[in-house]
Amino acid sequence: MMFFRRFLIGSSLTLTGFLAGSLIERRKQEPCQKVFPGLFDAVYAATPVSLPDVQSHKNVTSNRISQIMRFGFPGFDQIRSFDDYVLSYDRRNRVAHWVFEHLTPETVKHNPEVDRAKCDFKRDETVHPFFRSDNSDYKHSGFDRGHLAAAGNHKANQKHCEDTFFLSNMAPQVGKGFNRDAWNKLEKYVRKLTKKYSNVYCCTGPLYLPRKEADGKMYVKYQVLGTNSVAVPTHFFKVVVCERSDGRLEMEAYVMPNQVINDESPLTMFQVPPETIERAAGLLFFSQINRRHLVSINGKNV
DNA sequence: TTTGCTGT
Repeated sequence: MMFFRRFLIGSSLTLTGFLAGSLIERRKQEPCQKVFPGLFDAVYAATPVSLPDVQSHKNVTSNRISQIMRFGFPGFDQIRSFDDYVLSYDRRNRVAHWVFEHLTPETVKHNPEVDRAKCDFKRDETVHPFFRSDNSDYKHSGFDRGHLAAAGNHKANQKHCEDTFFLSNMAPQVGKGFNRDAWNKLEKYVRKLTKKYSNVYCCTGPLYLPRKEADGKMYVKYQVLGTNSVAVPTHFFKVVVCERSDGRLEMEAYVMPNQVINDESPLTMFQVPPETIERAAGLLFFSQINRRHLVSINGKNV
């Protein structure tokens, strides 16, 4: 494997190297492909298997996954499931397409035995070396390793918290003024929704939005970090669905630019129609929702 | 409080 890594880094990518890499990847993916499109089977195959009792863990996990994904998958590229969240990985950009969480008063409840400081940012060994990011990519980059599934949403259980520290759940985020401020405020707001609603479903991900350049044409331009060329998203989105006690659903959708944001800006300033995000990201959110149950979008009745 | 960084 080291040979291929050096091959990639040290010289230009030739057809031979590409084919060799493809074969390795195909071999690794085969068990998953065989059972596809059995959705939960595919999720099983992506589950890390270094666990003492794999079979019972599978059952517990798959029950939880079906809860989290109750209203449908936004897309099906490179699905990976963890004990308390689900992720779709973008191998080209080395950042997830989306992560999905199900928050309840119980799952966000503070457990004094859970210590975030004991968690380390770690590379996701389940991602092929060609396509995974590493801590070195972020070091001295000027960007934070920003959680997509927030650690603060998984404070009830130490392993759940640690699962959010895989680099597959990270994206390069502007630190001061964004990740540690406006974006953090949005994450706290979503957590707080569990005080009012018994079920909160949250989908989070990056966007790479076009922008008009000096020549008047539209271009998608974004920085990449380190030897693995980890993409720096131009924006991040969050789409949230809250279930009321009467079973009715309320949806909110936000897009924030990955830049310093004025601390005075209210969160409502970043609300957008969810279909705007769907078109920009190539995803469909909450497609399994019965639209008759959806009563409001961004606070406006529908 | 929660979000992270750098350097030893």
